[in-house]
Amino acid sequence: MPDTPRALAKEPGACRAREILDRVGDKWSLQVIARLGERPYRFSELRRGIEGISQRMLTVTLRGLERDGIVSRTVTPVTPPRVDYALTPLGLTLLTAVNSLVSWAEVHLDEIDASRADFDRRTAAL
Amino acid sequence: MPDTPRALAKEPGACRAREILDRVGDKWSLQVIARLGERPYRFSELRRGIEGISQRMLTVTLRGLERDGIVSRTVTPVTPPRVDYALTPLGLTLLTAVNSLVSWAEVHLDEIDASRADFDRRTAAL
DNA sequence: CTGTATCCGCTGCGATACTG
DNA sequence: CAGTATCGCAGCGGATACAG
Repeated sequence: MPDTPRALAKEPGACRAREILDRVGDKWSLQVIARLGERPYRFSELRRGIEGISQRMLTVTLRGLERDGIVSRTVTPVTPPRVDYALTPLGLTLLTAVNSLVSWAEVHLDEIDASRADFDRRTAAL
Repeated sequence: MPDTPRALAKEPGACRAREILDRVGDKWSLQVIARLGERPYRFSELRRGIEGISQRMLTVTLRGLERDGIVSRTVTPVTPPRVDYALTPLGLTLLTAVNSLVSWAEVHLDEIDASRADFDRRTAAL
């Protein structure tokens, strides 16, 4: 295995919400989920469709999502080998939840950019 | 400033959704937002309320959220100094979006745990 | 009380090379 | 085509010490 998928520090009572964000909040998971929300993809298709992702990180990301039952992995033993990835039913429900966050981002991006510019201007004046 | 808040690599057409996840997906932002969703808090109250956060990271996290216009910072110049943090209206709308993700996590945590256990058992059998 | 400055270890992740 | 193995570094974030 290239890397350990994730080191989850099982905090007792602490907010379990972190775990889901660890899953969805890393660098690539969201984009992978979004892609697979459209339709199933093969490995290379996915790689080409996601700008800038390395082979390694696509593998690691897919493994993590597969482990959590969010994507399914279907191997067709032909030559050359063919592997298809798709969202599971669980993955679909996650897609919905994630989309509300994405929508939020799209709606408020200008507002955030403005706020940042403001803040930076104010703190630059020291 | 202890650290630069975040290095945002302004990718041209690429998914802007990453930016919001960079904001909300880091180690502490979510918990801070959740807390402030209940009521305004003072710095030390927040620190005590969030298990395991260091002073440094609370400061860094709050600065980032303030910069994005998600939390407000109100200084009362008394001795000892008093600083109150609260969600802005923008922050409140984010809280709503984030909550749908948190709900999802709560609902599906068992399912995910089971899937992980399954996966780990299968891959352990090599 | 509310920060800020510095040091530093750990891990995410890209680059590269190799296998079935 | 679809991975896996290894190396290397940048940056997140913890510990600690200081300051207004």
